[in-house]
Amino acid sequence: MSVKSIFKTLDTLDYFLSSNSTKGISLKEICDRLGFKKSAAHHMLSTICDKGYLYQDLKSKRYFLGSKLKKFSEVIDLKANEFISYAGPFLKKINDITGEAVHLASFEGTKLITLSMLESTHPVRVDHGFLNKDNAFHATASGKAMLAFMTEASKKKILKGRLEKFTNHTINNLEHLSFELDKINKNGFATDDEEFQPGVFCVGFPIFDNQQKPFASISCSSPKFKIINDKKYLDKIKSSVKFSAIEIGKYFKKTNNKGDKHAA
Amino acid sequence: MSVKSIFKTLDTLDYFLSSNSTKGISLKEICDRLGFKKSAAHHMLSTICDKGYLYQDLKSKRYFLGSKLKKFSEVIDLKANEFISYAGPFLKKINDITGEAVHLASFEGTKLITLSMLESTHPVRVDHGFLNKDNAFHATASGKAMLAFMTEASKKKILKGRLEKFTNHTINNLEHLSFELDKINKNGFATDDEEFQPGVFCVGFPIFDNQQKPFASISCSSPKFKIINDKKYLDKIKSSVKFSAIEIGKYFKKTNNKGDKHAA
DNA sequence: AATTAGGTTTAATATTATTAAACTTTGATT
DNA sequence: AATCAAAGTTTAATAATATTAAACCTAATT
Repeated sequence: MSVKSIFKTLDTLDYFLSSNSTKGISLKEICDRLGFKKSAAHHMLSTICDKGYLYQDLKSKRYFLGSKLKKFSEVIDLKANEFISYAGPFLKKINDITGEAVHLASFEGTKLITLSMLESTHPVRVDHGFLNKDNAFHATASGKAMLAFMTEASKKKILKGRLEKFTNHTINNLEHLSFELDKINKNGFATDDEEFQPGVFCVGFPIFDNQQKPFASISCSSPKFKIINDKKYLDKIKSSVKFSAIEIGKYFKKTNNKGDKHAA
Repeated sequence: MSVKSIFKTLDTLDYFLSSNSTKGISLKEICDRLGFKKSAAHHMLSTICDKGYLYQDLKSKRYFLGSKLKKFSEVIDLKANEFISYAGPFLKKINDITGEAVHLASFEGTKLITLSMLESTHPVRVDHGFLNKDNAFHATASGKAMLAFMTEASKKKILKGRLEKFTNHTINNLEHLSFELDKINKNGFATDDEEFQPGVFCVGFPIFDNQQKPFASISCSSPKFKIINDKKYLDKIKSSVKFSAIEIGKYFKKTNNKGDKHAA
């Protein structure tokens, strides 16, 4: 059960995050966009301002993100940044070889998160757009590549909700998914055959930490028709993603960094 | 009137901000420190996790700051960063000349905020410690230096709450404060004679934007006894702070930057 | 000066968050 | 391996809160 007023509050902050207005956001706009009553929204916003997460300009009465929010970035683990930097050249390598979009993913709790991405360099390219795919563990190569190597307990927690059907290829049946994950575990990599977006085929490899737990994954997305028309194209993608996944995994050995925070 | 569950939520995020634990925070610790009941806190934390502002490690069950919070720093105005960088050398100059602690302040809504600071280089030094002095507009040289040049409407809004008495020198009487602000407006600078911290004397000058509105202020804090013992010391401080305030003010002219967001 | 649009405050009400207790899981200790 | 203790989770009843709608401001516009 979730706390409604907290949801509204964080939805509001999300809205500020997505808006790129430099002149603040009015009460009315927040109400219109998020479906709030102005009185309730006003109470909410006053409270958020009290805590310094937003502030209201004295004259225009418009709301702005408070500088306090800037401080979080200073505190949030630099380890992840290091890891992302380390992975960068290896993502680039896949991008250079295939020209396709490349994603570096990880997870926080039960959520799949995108750490970084490179866009396709082809004229016909795959557009993901959204970097935070909630509940898409079961429908993406990145997600499945990690899932397949997790403990049963972790898998269960992550998959406990309803498995959303993104396309009619999406595996939204636990039994079927379980079978698929076993296959991935055996093969060492995952595919996403139009399971998340129609016409998009992805290949994903897990990246293991120093305890052999899946810490992250990389995936390469390409238009399905290319895979169909050119059988060797898939092999080229697979081998380049595999190579990079192994190389990135060495991060944990080399620098003695641990994937501490993650339990998988 | 403020919304209690929002307060608790943001207090919780504040706690994560102040904690420098790299191994997360347990439900119990949050309850103990913030005085929550574990069941209520659990509901709250689940909701925050749903929104990705925190996450709970699958195995340890400890809570961590979510990477979403890192994104705010990318969005929050770079203008302020530019301004802070521009001001840096001029703060340094005061610090070099006086050896005392120097603060660059501004405001968001009715809140006084500290943009940057330099510590005293003297063996006997003034320790501020807290960078976010809520409701301290009336008790600090930085705050008063800006207040004194604001419109009546702005002053009223900022001072509408109770004027907290930090020391027995704090001016917590509106009439008296009003008189003080008039004096500051006439003289062009503010002082804080042990009004915020016992034994600490500060000098503050306003920094005006391109519309001649107070956008920020700089202050220099020194032990009161030094000011008493050496009459020329205060003059030295005053002239160096004044010089820097004027120089920093040129930021708005030079780069055609506007203090847009602020209404004062 | 009147109008409108947006923002603010209020007090009554409906809904929600909280509580305490039961339950589960995990890890430590024997 | 079994027991115990400690931490986390869930529940359903209740107390407390957030929401509502309406009235009230305030500032900008005609």
